[in-house]
Amino acid sequence: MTEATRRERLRAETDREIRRQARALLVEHGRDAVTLRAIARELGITAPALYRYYDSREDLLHHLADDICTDLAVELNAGLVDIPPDDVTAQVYAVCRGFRRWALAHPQEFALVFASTETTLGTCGPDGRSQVGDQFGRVFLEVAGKLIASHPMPHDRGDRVPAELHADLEVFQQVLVDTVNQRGVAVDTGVLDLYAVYHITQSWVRIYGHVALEVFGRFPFAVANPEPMYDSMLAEILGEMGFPTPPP
Amino acid sequence: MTEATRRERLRAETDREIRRQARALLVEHGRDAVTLRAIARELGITAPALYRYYDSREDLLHHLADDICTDLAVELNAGLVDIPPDDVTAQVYAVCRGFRRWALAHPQEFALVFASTETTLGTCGPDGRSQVGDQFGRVFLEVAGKLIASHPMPHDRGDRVPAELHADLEVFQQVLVDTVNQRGVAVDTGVLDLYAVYHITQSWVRIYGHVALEVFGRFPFAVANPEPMYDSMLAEILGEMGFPTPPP
DNA sequence: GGCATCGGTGAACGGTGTTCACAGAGTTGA
DNA sequence: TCAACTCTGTGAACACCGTTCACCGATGCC
Repeated sequence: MTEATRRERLRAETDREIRRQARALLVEHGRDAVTLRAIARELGITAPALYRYYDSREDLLHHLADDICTDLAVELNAGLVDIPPDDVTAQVYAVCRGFRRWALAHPQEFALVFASTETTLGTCGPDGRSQVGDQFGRVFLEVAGKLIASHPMPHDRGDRVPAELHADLEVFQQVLVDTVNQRGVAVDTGVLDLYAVYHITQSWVRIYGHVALEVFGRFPFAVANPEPMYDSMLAEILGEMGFPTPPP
Repeated sequence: MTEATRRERLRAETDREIRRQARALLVEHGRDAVTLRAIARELGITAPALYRYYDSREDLLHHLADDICTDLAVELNAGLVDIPPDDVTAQVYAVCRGFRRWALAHPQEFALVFASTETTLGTCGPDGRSQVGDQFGRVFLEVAGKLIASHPMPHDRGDRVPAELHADLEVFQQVLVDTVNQRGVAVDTGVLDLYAVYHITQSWVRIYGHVALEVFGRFPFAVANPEPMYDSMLAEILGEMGFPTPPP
């Protein structure tokens, strides 16, 4: 059964260990502490050996970012298992709160994945291939998709979104519909008007904005109690989509 | 008149040159390229000499961040001079668009100032003293303040914001009122209800969120035309505050 | 003028990413 | 079985980096 040769197994194990130690260094001492030599030291090998696994430090950081996205997706999905499948509102709360909780608990990872310029973390983003937040984005998209599928949109309000945005939003609309369909729920493009797509985009702007501001401490005043502010924002977002505000 | 001694003048000149070169390195090659030795090399001096001016590399980066905030404030203010003083809506557009334009043109500076964790850029943020975005924040606060002073708020809607937020928002409320008063416009705390303060906070969340997402390329889909999306968001924000939507 | 202070130097220490020739173990095929 | 080959790791080396320290010359002050 185990087709893998001995060498392949050892290699895979070493690779996992490299990422594990790199991750630990990132968490405990920040991005600049993720050093090839430090990683090698922890593994009891020498730094050049790491080049058998990654092209460069930057390459390693890139793979690390991918790992982080995957783990975040797993964590967000795990927080979803106790929610009744038909209570989409509760699912939205769970995912959004999970995202904030994770970001605050893992600020270094958050900064690496969600606040890195192209020059400091290779080419990524949704322009070309291999977008960093791919695995992670899927979680959000799925919940957003379910939200749509479960809820009849008020009615056609496409004319409320500026014409210049139509092209972009239609792309995202297709992504959303595809994501939902991929989960087995058959949905037509028609149920998701452009204004809803626009609103989802704006929701991501607000969720990301709040979390990043909190992680980086850039609110314009000292917020002693950010959690109810976040919850209030979520309630507002859901309210604008026609959902009632549930308890925490 | 020139009280400064020769040594002091030379010192000030060297200091300016240090920051200038550090800034150039940051802009052109990113944060990691801001190296004491590289700066010294450009100035024709040796690296240890820089320790006569800054305690460490981190200290220099911190001062650099302050400079950037000041410059950004100057730039935003400069974009305000051509706007009629009574057209507050136009002022809001000018400042918000200026912020986005600056961030996109200076991604490295934006990342340093607005997306740095405490461990990577010393202690800052609105918790203790010397908040990084102080100079910059003032510009936004001023415009927001004018917006309020010039516009009668609908009416008391303080009950629409959750009780847990009242304490935090009251602090910000006072900051806003003080900022406006400091500009000569006498304003009472009464004209600015808590819901308006909450809305201003949310506006900052959205503005920051959109700009950061765009700078870091983390929108969930490839946005080919982000500018109208930003403008549309601004119009929405202003609309929710009871302002009409003006042309660009 | 004497003297303290300030700004800059050069050497040094320990750290970094990266390259390269080399060695040893694992694998493969005749 | 054993030679050939591939893969993983090594050690030395290069060019950088932040930081410390003793030293030195010019500047400024009494």
